[in-house]
Amino acid sequence: MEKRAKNKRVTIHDIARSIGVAPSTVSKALNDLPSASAKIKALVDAKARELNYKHNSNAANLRRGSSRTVGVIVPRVNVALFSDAISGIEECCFENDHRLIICQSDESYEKEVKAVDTLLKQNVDCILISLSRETKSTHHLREITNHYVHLVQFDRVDPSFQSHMVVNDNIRASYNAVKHLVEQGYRRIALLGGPEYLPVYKERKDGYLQAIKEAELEIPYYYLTDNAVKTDLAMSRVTELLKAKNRPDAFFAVSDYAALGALKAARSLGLNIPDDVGIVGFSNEIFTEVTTPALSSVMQWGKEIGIAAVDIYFSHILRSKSPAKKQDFITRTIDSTLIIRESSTRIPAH
Amino acid sequence: MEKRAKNKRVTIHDIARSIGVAPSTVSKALNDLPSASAKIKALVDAKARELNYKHNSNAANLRRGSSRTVGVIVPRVNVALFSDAISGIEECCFENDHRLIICQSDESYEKEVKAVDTLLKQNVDCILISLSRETKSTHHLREITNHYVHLVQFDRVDPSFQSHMVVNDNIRASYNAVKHLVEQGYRRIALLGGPEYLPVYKERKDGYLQAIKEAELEIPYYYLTDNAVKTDLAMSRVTELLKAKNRPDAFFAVSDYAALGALKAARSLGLNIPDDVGIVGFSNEIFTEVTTPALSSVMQWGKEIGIAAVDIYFSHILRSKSPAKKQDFITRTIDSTLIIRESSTRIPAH
DNA sequence: TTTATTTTGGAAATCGATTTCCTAAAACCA
DNA sequence: TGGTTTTAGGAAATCGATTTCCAAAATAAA
Repeated sequence: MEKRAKNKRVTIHDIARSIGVAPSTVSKALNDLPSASAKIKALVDAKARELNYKHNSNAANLRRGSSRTVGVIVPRVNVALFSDAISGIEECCFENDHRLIICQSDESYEKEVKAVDTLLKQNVDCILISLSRETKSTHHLREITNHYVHLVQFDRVDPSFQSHMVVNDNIRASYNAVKHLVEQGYRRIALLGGPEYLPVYKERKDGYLQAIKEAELEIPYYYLTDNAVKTDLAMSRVTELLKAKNRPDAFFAVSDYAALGALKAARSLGLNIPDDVGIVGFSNEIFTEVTTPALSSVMQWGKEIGIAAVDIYFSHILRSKSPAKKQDFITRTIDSTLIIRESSTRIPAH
Repeated sequence: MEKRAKNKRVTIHDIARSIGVAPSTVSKALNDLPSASAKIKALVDAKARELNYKHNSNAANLRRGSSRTVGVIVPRVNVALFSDAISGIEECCFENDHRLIICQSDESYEKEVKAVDTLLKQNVDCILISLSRETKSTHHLREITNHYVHLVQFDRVDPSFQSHMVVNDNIRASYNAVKHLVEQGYRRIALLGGPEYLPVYKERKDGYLQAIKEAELEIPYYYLTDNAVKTDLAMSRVTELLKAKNRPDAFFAVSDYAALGALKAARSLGLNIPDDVGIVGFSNEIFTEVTTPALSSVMQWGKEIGIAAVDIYFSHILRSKSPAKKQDFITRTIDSTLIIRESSTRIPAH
C-alpha cells in the first residue's frame, strides 16, 4: 500500500523491504554472488522486474571505486578509421559488460584536454586515445596515469610517452604502396605528405623514401610536400606540379583527401588516370571506391586496431593483478593492406 | 608529512583538512556558491590544483540525483546526418557544461534497447534518440519516460509515441527534388524507396508522389521500389529497370547509397548521366560530390537538427520548472536544401 | 548424537560530494 | 551603543549500492 513518492527511483532497499530481506542480500542476488541462494535470486529478480528497478551506476561506481567504463577519444567520429575502431571497441566492451563513452577532440588540443578531464571525472577505468593533429604536449596523458587510469594510445600515438600502443605499420604499408606504383611503371613519384611532427605522417614519408631509394629513382626535392593532407591544398599543389615542365607521373598521398585532390587536379587538366598519372591514397575512406576512376588506397583495418587496443585492457591489464610493472608496455602492430583500384593500374605499355 | 595511501583519490576532505576548513565549505567554494567568500574560494582553488584534485562525478551525481549528462543514441555514427548532429549536440552540451554520452544502435533494435538501459543506469538527464531501422516497438521509449528522464526524438522518429521531436521536412524536400527533375525535363521518374514502416521513407515517397501527381506524369507501378536503400540492391534493381523496354529517365532515391547504385548501374550500361538518366539522392553524404558525375542530393542540415534537439532540452525543459505538463510536446521542423549537382542538370535539348 | 564445517543472510560501514540547517561573527542602523 | 540583519562557515544527513564481518542455520563428519 505504501507508495514511493513520485519521481523517486526504485532502489535495492525497496526491493529488500517488499520481499522482507536485507538490502545487502538483494545486492548479492542481483550481482549473482555465491552467498545468495538460488531461491533468493529468483525472488529478487522477479521483484526487481516487477518494480521496474534500474541499477544506479553512480552509486555502484562510487562504492566500487571503478566504473566498468572505457573512454575513447578520437579526433573525429566520421573518419573511416575511427568509426571502424569505435565499432570494434564497442563490441568488445559489450562482450565484457563494460560501458563505452566516446569523445571527439575535433583535432583540437584544447578539446582533447577537456575530454580527458571529463573522462577522469567520470571515473573511467581505461582511456583509449588517438591524438589530435594539434597535440604536441603529453601533459594530459600524464594526468591520466597520475590518476591511476589505464591508457592505451592507438593509431595517432606519441611514442615519446610511454604507454601501451596499437599502431599501424605505416612504414611498410607506404613502402608497399610506392613499390606498387613502381611496378606499374611509374618513375616520377611525388609525395603528398603531412606535417612531420605527427609520427603517422613521418612514417609514411619514410616508407615512401625507402621504396624510392630501393628503386633508385631520381626525385627532385620539390616533389615532396608536407602540408597536403586536405583536398583543397593537395589540389592546388598538384595542379602546380602537373603544370611544371618536369611533371610527376604518380602521386603517393598520405591521406585519401589529398589523393582526391590529386585526382581532381589531374582530371581538370585533362590528364588521364591512370595512364598519365597514377594515384594511391591512404585510409581507404568510403569515397575511394566511388570516384572515377576508383582510388587505390591503403586500408588500415580500423576495427581490428580498435579491438586490439581495448583487448590490451581486457586481456592484459585486467587479467594481471600485478600493479602494472613499469616498462612492460605492450605495442601491437596491425598490418595494413593495399587495395589496388583503377587509379594506379596501368595497362602495360608495350 | 602524512601521505595519502597510493592509488587513492584526492577528495574534498583532503583539501579541507589541508587548509583547515570543513568539507562542506570546500564543496561550496568549488561550486562557486555565494555562501563561500572570495578568500576561501581562492584558497581552495589553489589547493585543489596543488593536490591535483579531480571532481568525482559519481559521488556528485549520486547525491544530486542528476548527472548533468545527455545521452544520444543514433543508428550509426559514421552516417553524415548523424555525425553532423552529434557534432552540434556536442557543442551545445559543452556550452551548457553538460557531459555527452554517445551510443550506436547499429540499426539493431536489440542494441537500441541495451543503449537505453545503459543510459538510464548512468542516470542521464535527457536522451536524444534517432530510431534504428529495425525499431518497431516503443516499449523502450516508454521505459525512458517511466524513469522520469526527458526524451527528444530526432530525424528517425516514431510519431505514435508522444514526445518532443525534431524532424526533417521530408515531404517537402522530396517534392522539391522531384519537381527539380521535372523541370529538367525528366518525365519517367522512378522511386528508389525504403521500407514504409519508417516514417522518413514513407514521407519521402509521399513527397515524390505529390510532385508526380502535380506534374501529371504517367508512372507505371513497377517504377516504385521500397527496398532499395542500399547500393547493391539499388544497383540490381536499377539495372533491371533500365534494361526494360519502357525504361525510366530519372531516379529519385531516398538514400545516397541507393543513388550511388543507380549511378553505377547506368554507367555500366553505357548510359549517359544526366543526359539519358537523371539522379537525385538524399542525405548529401560526403561521397556525393566526388562521384562522376557528382550526385545531386538533399542536404539535411544535420548539425542544426542536433542543435535543435538538444536545445529543446536546454532551453525548454530545463528552463521550465513546471513538471512537464502533458501534451505540450514541441515539434520542430528543419528545412532541407536541395543541392543540385551534375547528375540531374540536363543541358536543355533544343 | 555431537562436533566441525559450510551455507546463507543480515548489520553496518563505506565511497565522495552536496545540501540543509544552524551558529557565530560581522556589518548595519538608528 | 544596543539591537537587528547579513554573511560566512561548520556539523551532519544524505544519495544507493557494495562489501566486510559476523552469526545463525544447515549440512557433513565423526
